[in-house]
Amino acid sequence: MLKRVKDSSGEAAVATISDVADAAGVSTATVSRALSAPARVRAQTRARVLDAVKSLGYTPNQAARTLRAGASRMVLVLVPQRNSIPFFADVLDGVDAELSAHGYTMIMGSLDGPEDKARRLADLVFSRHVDGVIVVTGHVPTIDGRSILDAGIPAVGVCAEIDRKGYACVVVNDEACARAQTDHLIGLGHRRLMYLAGPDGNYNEVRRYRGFVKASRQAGLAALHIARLPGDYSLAAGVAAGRHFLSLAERPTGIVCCSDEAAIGFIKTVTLAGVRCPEEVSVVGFDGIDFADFCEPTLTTIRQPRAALGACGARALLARLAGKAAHAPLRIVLHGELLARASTGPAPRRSGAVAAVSR
Amino acid sequence: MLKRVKDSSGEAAVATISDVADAAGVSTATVSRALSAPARVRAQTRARVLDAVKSLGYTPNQAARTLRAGASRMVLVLVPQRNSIPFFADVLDGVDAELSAHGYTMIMGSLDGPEDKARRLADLVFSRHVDGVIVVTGHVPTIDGRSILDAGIPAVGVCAEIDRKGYACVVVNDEACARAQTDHLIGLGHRRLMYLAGPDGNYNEVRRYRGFVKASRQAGLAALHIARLPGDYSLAAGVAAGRHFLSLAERPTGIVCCSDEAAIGFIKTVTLAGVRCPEEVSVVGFDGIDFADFCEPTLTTIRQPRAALGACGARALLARLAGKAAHAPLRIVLHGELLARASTGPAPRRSGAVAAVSR
DNA sequence: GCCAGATTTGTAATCGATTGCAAGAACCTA
DNA sequence: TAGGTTCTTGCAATCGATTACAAATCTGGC
Repeated sequence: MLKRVKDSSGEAAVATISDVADAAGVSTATVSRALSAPARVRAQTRARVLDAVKSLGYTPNQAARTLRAGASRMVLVLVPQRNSIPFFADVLDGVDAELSAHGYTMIMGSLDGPEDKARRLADLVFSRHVDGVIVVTGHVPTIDGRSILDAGIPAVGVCAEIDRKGYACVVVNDEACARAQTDHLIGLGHRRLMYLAGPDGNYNEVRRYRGFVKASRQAGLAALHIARLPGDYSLAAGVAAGRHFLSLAERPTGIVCCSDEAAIGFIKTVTLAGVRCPEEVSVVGFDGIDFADFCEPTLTTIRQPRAALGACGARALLARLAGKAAHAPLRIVLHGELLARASTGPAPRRSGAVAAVSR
Repeated sequence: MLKRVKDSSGEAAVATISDVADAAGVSTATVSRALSAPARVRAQTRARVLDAVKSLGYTPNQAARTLRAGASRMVLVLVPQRNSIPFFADVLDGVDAELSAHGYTMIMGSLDGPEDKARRLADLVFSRHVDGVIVVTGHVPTIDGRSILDAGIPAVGVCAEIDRKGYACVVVNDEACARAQTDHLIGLGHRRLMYLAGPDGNYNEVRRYRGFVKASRQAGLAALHIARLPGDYSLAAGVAAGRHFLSLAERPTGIVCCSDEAAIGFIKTVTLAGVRCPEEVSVVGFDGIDFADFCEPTLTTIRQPRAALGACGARALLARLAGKAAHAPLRIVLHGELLARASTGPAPRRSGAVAAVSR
């Protein structure tokens, strides 16, 4: 049980360094040194101080410490959308583990709410409440015409580059991964492809679509046989894409998705309508979330090193916080990996005619 | 672009209230009042101050403010496990939305890492870095013999009660929900049931198992036909349970699960081995996560009001932070809802004999 | 026994914002 | 015009911890 000093009003008050100093019969300076530079205090004095600390349950006030030291050992992590997206959650786990291991605490904020919320997150930066920022999205919020990058504290991009020069980032080889998705389908004989996109202009979306288009062109597929459907990485986007697919007279046989959720939503929607996967349509996801191995059929996808993305980003930021920015690389590229599972298979025969035409 | 005051060393420094006061030709007191109590400052003066604030890009230093005010407007949310569990992520979204709407910032911490990490989270409380705590688990961490509840700041339990008297909580009617799961299966004619449990002693687990047992007894099922398998809410636990199921000579026909992940892992494992769901085995999940509607077959489950749990918990804490604890109820019970979907169906004929015996 | 140097401790300034108190200005009433 | 309000503003203390500087004490060597 925590003992407390009673203040004049009789209410329970929290012990301060002065209380400890009084209890140990020393000055506050000695208490401070006994805790942060034990070698500079006589062993006997130190013992008295530590006794007092223990019996009063003293913990240094963080605000006072931050004010004096000019550093809070807190890091803000900005994510574009709700926490509940499994992909980001895994990235955050990576960030958190790395920051924790170095004595930092992570504050997470999503930018999807009202502007008021984004403003408060930005204020965490401007008010020096955090020492650094990790941006899990290319877009850095601008509030009242000021970008949080203007606050002049270290920032690192994860999953996407920060849209301003000079900031470090940790990304995956999006374009190559999308090529791998596409080539996988083409290798299975698919000639009529559809690309289920992420949000327009999104950093990863742009690169993945580029990879998809390049791979398609390289295989000699005519533009006619490459469709692109808008989306936003969500299950709902997959469902909408599935509905659209069902309404088509000539259906594509291979679907390249920008996320696992979209792929799963798509597959569920079309199989409910009687389309068999992978016999009639093959689907490749992107991310490699846990559920991708538990849906039906199990999802062929790109496994992103989710926790590693977060951990590397955290390390890059920690290097900058320690003033070692010069030695750290500005851009780290991690690699995704194709996991071939049950949602992809040989192209159905009937589309052979079309393939012949497109040659 | 943010203008900055240059300090003597030539480095960029952040504008302080004194810089603003100098620029506007007033005292720091007037600046402070112009920002927090506009009515107490002459309009003309206020305009000069606001101009200076804008051109210097001034934001009040959070540490100084916290130190002076004795409150940080930050709340710590403790979750038992990794962020990536969808159920908790949704609860956190609810908490975050509500706190944000009232000017508070959420710090999230999971207790699954090394003890060092839990210690730092506890220090956030003891060092007065946060004004309140939301505990999304019954178990409050004790570090060096001190519980964070000893710090004397408001705390609220979400999803489970706090294991000490006098703290508010927001929970669901676990026992009744488990009865609903069980009764649903019994109503479909199932007589041989298996319960896939959560962690031993877990607040929700204990209540759900109680509900399962009561419903089973009430239906006259002999203890012989009620099995309980250990688990921990995870996909992996579901897989393990599935393997065990497959090894049984006499298999149960109805499975009551403590989480959707466990249910999904179970179904995937047994269907891969050729057991048909729901024809041969019916499975009920718990939680109602998004993926429960996208697995195959879609999962019959209990929908927990996830975001509402978080939001109510946040509101309860806010009431306490505002000193209105007296008017707020100590215990709020929200209700789960059975969603009957495709993973449950009539008990297979073959088990009829067993049912007859158990009457 | 005395001095140089090392060790230990205390004094007081400091970080930046808020606020009680009081002074000065402006305005009103008789 | 005197006396009383009300409004506006500044001075200076305060929150709690850290740290530069100085003072006090101790150590060892001659």
